[in-house]
Amino acid sequence: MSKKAIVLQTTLELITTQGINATSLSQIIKESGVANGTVYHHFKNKEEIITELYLMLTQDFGTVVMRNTDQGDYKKQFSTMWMNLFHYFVNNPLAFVFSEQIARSPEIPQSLKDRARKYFSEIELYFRNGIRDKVFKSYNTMVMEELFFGNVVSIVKIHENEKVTLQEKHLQQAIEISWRGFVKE
Amino acid sequence: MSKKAIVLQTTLELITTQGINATSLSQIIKESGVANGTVYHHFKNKEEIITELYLMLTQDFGTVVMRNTDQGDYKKQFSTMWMNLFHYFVNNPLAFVFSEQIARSPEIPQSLKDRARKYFSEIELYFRNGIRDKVFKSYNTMVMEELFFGNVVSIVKIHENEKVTLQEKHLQQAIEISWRGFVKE
Amino acid sequence: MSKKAIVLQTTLELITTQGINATSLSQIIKESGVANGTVYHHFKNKEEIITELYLMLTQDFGTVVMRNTDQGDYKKQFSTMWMNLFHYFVNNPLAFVFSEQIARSPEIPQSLKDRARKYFSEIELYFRNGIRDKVFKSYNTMVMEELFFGNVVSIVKIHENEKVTLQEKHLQQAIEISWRGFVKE
Amino acid sequence: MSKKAIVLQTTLELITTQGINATSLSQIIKESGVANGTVYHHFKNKEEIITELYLMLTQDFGTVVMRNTDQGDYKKQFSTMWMNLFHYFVNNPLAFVFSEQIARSPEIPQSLKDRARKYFSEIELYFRNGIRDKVFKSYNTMVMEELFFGNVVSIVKIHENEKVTLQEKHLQQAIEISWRGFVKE
DNA sequence: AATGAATGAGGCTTCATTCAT
DNA sequence: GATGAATGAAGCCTCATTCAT
Repeated sequence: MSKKAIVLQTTLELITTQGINATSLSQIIKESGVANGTVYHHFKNKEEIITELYLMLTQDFGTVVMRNTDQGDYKKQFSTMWMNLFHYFVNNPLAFVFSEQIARSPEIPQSLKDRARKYFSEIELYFRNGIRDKVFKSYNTMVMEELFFGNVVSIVKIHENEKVTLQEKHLQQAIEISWRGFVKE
Repeated sequence: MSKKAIVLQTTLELITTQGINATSLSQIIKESGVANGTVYHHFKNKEEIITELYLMLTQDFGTVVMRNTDQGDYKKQFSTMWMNLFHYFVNNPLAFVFSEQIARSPEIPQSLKDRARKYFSEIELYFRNGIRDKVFKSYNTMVMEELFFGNVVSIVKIHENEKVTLQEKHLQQAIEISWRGFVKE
Repeated sequence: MSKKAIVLQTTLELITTQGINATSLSQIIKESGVANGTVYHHFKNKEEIITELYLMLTQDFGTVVMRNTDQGDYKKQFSTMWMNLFHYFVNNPLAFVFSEQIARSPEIPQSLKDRARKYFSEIELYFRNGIRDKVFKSYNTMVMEELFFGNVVSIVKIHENEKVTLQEKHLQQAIEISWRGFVKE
Repeated sequence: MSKKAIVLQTTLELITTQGINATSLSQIIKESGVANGTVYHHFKNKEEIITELYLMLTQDFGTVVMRNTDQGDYKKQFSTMWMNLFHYFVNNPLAFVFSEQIARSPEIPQSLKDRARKYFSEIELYFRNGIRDKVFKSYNTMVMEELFFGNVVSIVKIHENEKVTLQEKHLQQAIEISWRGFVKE
């Protein structure tokens, strides 16, 4: 694992725990066991660490969601996408917290969020095609993505916080509800 | 205007513009034209400025909402409360931003939010009585307050952002929709 | 002696010994026995210390040179000015080094030098009047000032470096030579 | 052009623009597009870059000045030397600035200046012979060199700054004046 | 009530240099 | 010959806070 990767990972851990502002560079340096200058060899400044982390994770999301979605009808694909994201979040708690708390906070400037849109192009295409093929209502695609993410997030939260264990059928129900929100008819 | 009031006002302006974290004491001091020590004469530390500001504004909300609500039936009172809050927000943009962005953020600790509950006692009483008198559904009163605030906030946002000017009848509609959400049957 | 004065004095000592660039803030802090923040309470940044020092000393020069010059003819005044500066430099070795090494270096930006011109207004007036009254050749006054300063500086250097002690008559000779450079005929 | 030469050239450009102190190694590295380690492969440390640059340029001066001076009498040789240096400076503005601003500054230690004396041995010999042959007054040869350089520098400055274009006859005049300063009688 | 001098910990960043490849 | 990762000391500056007046 390269020093750069270590810094990114450490930063992810720290800011998901304490927030961006509460996380100082010296803390990142101390925690990652890397030298002062090493951080600045890889990143222009503190902000660039956050930026890179954000883009990295956002790209992850985009890629993960569309894995194995090249077959089946819209419904089947939707289900796959949903489960992809769900499992990703369940298996990567830090990415989940980051997506929930950091990615939406005002610390991430809008310009950066815009730059990251490209990683959602495939997802966007899926929804746009669905609208074109009269499968989905003609919502704004960005809104659809947000709703889709939001649904998964809600279930992940239940999965994490509730004492009751989620069963497979609960997930199927959640997917069903989510799907119904988009389809025509 | 006392020095203390100046500090509070300046702080309000700064944190609604930049957020709590981005606002330093030195900035408050510089902006308010008050001496260093004067701030510490009136406030124990930086946190106490925020605390006092929060309590002040929260008390404002509570008082404002219940103004002139001692007459009429529940519906009439509801309408008055709604309009009270609406006009307060429209006339105090900083209070609006504060209520929206700061008051809900994690920078305000839960303990402080709890302390501020007392200022909502009258509002809470209104809803509790309504439930007792079978006018309202028996929701949790905190939830009811949140919904009530949320409704007003939504309309204020429309008022602020939309190019279309809100007409009196639109407000009446909004109040009607809000009211329907609470009442039995 | 105020902390601010201590910082200025220490800075003067350090930069005349080592140059501006070789003098770090931490050194100034350590040497002056003042706290980090104290420096920044009095000065906006490192540059402002230099600026203030430069203006302070430059004002000194201007004032010192013109002391007791309100009587006598041009020649008598010239002699007084010359001796004033000579004694000032002899009694304030740091000011002398500063004037020689620092004040002319490119570390002092032209803009600052321009700002300091005002402190030489009396000296300039002396020369301008002399020209008007046909006592002096009509040189550029800035050039005249430079020459005047340069002459004194040369003698101070001899005074400092030579093994031979300067006698009163040597000074009178120097003044005489200096004076001849300016006068008509 | 070798990497080493690129580093030297870049350094020359940077320090003539900003001064030695203001020029950091990182800047040289960034600007020259050469790797970090490559610089240290060719130079022991930052100082050595300056040293090498200084010696290189100084050697240039020495060589250039004496080009085509093996024929003619002292006067003819003097004229050739003068024009050699003049054209070199005119065609190598960076070398000119370096010679003027850097080479004389205290950043170049005396020890280095002494080491570079050897490159002036031919020039020195010219003047020493001239003294021996009773052509020149018996000044100190180093002083003579300084004066010679200074004269050329002055004219180059006029050439660069003045709006009036220098004509051949002006150069001849300058050489004449310069020459007269040295010769006996 | 009000002031502003004084503090020192801690923040981010730049720097010259070393080392393994 | 060339590269770039890695280092840590040192630089400048901001911050919240305390204290004497």
